[in-house]
Formats: sequence, structure tokens, C-alpha cells
Amino acid sequence: MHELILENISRFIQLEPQETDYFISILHTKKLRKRQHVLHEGEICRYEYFVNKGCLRAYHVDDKGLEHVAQFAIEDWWTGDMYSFLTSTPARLNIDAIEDSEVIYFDKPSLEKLYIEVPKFERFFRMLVQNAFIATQRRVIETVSMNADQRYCNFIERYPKMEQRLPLKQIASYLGITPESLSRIRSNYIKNHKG
Amino acid sequence: MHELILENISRFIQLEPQETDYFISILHTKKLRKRQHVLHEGEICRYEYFVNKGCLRAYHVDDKGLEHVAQFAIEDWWTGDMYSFLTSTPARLNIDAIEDSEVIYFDKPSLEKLYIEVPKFERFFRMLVQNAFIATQRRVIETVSMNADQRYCNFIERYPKMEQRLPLKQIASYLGITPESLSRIRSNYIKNHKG
DNA sequence: CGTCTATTTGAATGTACTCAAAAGCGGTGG
DNA sequence: CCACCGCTTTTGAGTACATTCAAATAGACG
Repeated sequence: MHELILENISRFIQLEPQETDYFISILHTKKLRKRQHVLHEGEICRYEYFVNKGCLRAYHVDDKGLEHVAQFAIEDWWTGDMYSFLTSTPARLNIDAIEDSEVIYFDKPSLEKLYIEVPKFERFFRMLVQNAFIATQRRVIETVSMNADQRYCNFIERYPKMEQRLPLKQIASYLGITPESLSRIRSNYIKNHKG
Repeated sequence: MHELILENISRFIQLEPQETDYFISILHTKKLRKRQHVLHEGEICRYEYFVNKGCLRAYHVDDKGLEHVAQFAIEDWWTGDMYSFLTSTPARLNIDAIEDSEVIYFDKPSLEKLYIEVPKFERFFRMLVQNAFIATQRRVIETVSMNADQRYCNFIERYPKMEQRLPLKQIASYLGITPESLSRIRSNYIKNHKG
């Protein structure tokens, strides 16, 4: 049930058995069908989610109604609208399942209590967010310094597993290009990787 | 001397006098001349920097030799190459002063010791990085969903103070466009804001 | 004052977009 | 199980935004 999330945490901090028990006591689990949302823009994001199975996406819808993927989260990844969660203000992101999925989640009061009961978790989440920040900052640089072809190559090198299971449309949305463009880029890419 | 950094910290955590003293004991200060670097790509980033005065930039140089600004840091902001600092691996970013500046900094062993001596700092840096992550994630979305004009408007709304003191070239590099394009965008912008 | 860099402006080019239409694929109900 | 419907992907043609290259002007610094 909780093997994956406990292993995820053990990469950063070591828990005593009773600390593990306490942590598990704040967790909830939910199964999601493809396209089912856990968060809609405008709602307050009350939970932080860990993906136990499947794949979720966090995306923003702009004024023109276009979707832009902020983050994909497959097994062993965390997701949520951090700003909304922290400040209890309306979310800017939507989060839904791209495949049938299972998430483990907990609410903010539980997390605040966890920080007090088991202060090591301050350290854990600090490191988690540090890694997320580093990856996102790198993505900014890549978005402004590479053209669409390069960003696609970069994506499939970095996330080869995701490339396999994500629809083209979603990858295009993540890369900041239209599905039409990505379709062309892909067919070029395949052509060049045959000869 | 340390008023600004202490006030920055007090926004997130409350320190006892002896905790404040301990924190101050790990700090160093350095004055920088315009264009002076505190970090070059390839070096290991041994320090985390707080800008006490002036303005710094963290930038990446791509294969073609083009510079891309990851972050500006004016008074009361933090900067560094977090990945390099955390993992003691070669930095991908360069950091230099855009104006004559003064930074307060500390090294990683001191920080690790600080986390042990004053665990509240785990919380402080968690919150600091959370905010940085949120801002950077938002920037990703804006970079892919807006055209250059919109990104520029967005920039001057969000960082009106920076707009004043940064050279056009640096802003262009941050926005991911050429100086020529930003020059045209600006002259259009001024035209439209007269009528 | 002279040099070096930053900014502006112009013209031609290119990358990625929009709009349109056809083909492919998956899920649903008969 | 198959047929249909809706959504995704592909492909084509024309367009727009931003780039590149070039040259002139302005500004900063020694």
C-alpha cells in the first residue's frame, strides 16, 4: 500500500517505526479514472498529492482557453498547486489524471502537525522542493534558449518513460508548441534517426 | 550591517537572541564591483548569497555563447546555483554583479551545522525555496503561453523597480528574446501608452 | 577625447502558428 | 463484435512574430 511513498521519503530522511506509523496515519488514498480531476482552477488546493500509480498532469488554462502543462507526475512523483496549498488562495492550476491512477494525499493541517510531531519532515519537504525548483529553473533556461526541435529531443532524453505513455498533444502543451508543430517535429526526428 | 537579512528571516521564523547571534556568526560579507563574478560555470558553488545592496544576475551560457538570465537578485533577494551548492557538482550558472553590490553569504558546512543547531532554519529555507519554486513555475507557464510583448508587460508589472535599473539587454535575456526585439517592443509600448 | 558597448532602426529570413481538411484511433452502445 | 462518434494526429498552405544581419546612433567609462 504505502511502500512507494515510504521508499520515496527514505531517500532523504530516516524514520523511526513510530514516526512512520504517525506519517501513515495522516495519509488518504484515492483511485482516479482517466480525465478525473483532483483540482480545478479557482478552488483551494487542500492537499498535496503523491502518485502511487498512473500519471497526472498539472496545467494552466490561459485567456484564450489554451492549456499549458506545468508538470507531469508519474509514479513516485509529487504534485499539487503549491501556492494555493500554502496560502489557501484559489488555485491557478488544474490537476487531472492522464491515465487511471492512484494518489496518496494529505491535507495542510495534518502536514503542519506532522512538522511539529516529526520535525525531520521539514527537511524532507525542503529537499523535495529544492529539487523541484532546480528542475523548473533548468526548464526556464531550456525554454528560452532552445528551439522546438531541441526541446523535444531534450524531453525524450530526460523523460523517456513519459514520452512513451503521454499523448502527443500533452507533450506539445508541456513544450509550449502546438500539436501540429510537434507532429511535424516528430516525423522529422524519426526520419533523421533511421539513416 | 545585518538588519536586512535578519528582517528577511523574521518574515518566516522568530529567532531567540542567541539564535540570531549564532546565525550572524556564520555570515561573511563581500563588496562587488559591477561585472565582478561570485560564481563561474564549472566551479562548485560553495556559498548561498543574500543581496544586501545592489543587483546580481544568475545566467547560463548556451552552446552558441548566448547568455540567458535565470534570475535577477536585488536587495533582499537570495541567489546561488542551488544544484551545485547542494550536490557540490560543477555549476551550470554564472553569477555576477550588474551594479556595484554587497552580498552576505555562508558556506554549506555552516548551513548544515545551522540546521542542527537551530532547526527552525530548515523551515525558513523550505519556505524560501517554496516561494522560489512557485515563482519559477509561474514563469515557465508565462514563457510558453505569452508572446514577447505580453511577457514584457508582465515583467514591468511584476518587477517595476528592476525594469528601471536593468539594461535592456539583460531584460531581453531574461525574457528570452533578442535585444533588437525588446527595443522594438519598448518603443511600441511607449507609443501606445501616450495616447 | 576616443574607444567600446548598448541601443535603435531597417530589410530579409525563418520558425512556429493558424486554419483547414483528411486520416487514424479509441471508447461506447447497439 | 462491429459500427459509429468524437478526439487525436497528420499533412498542406498561407501568415505572423521574432530572429538575423547590417549599419547608424547614443551612451558609458577610462
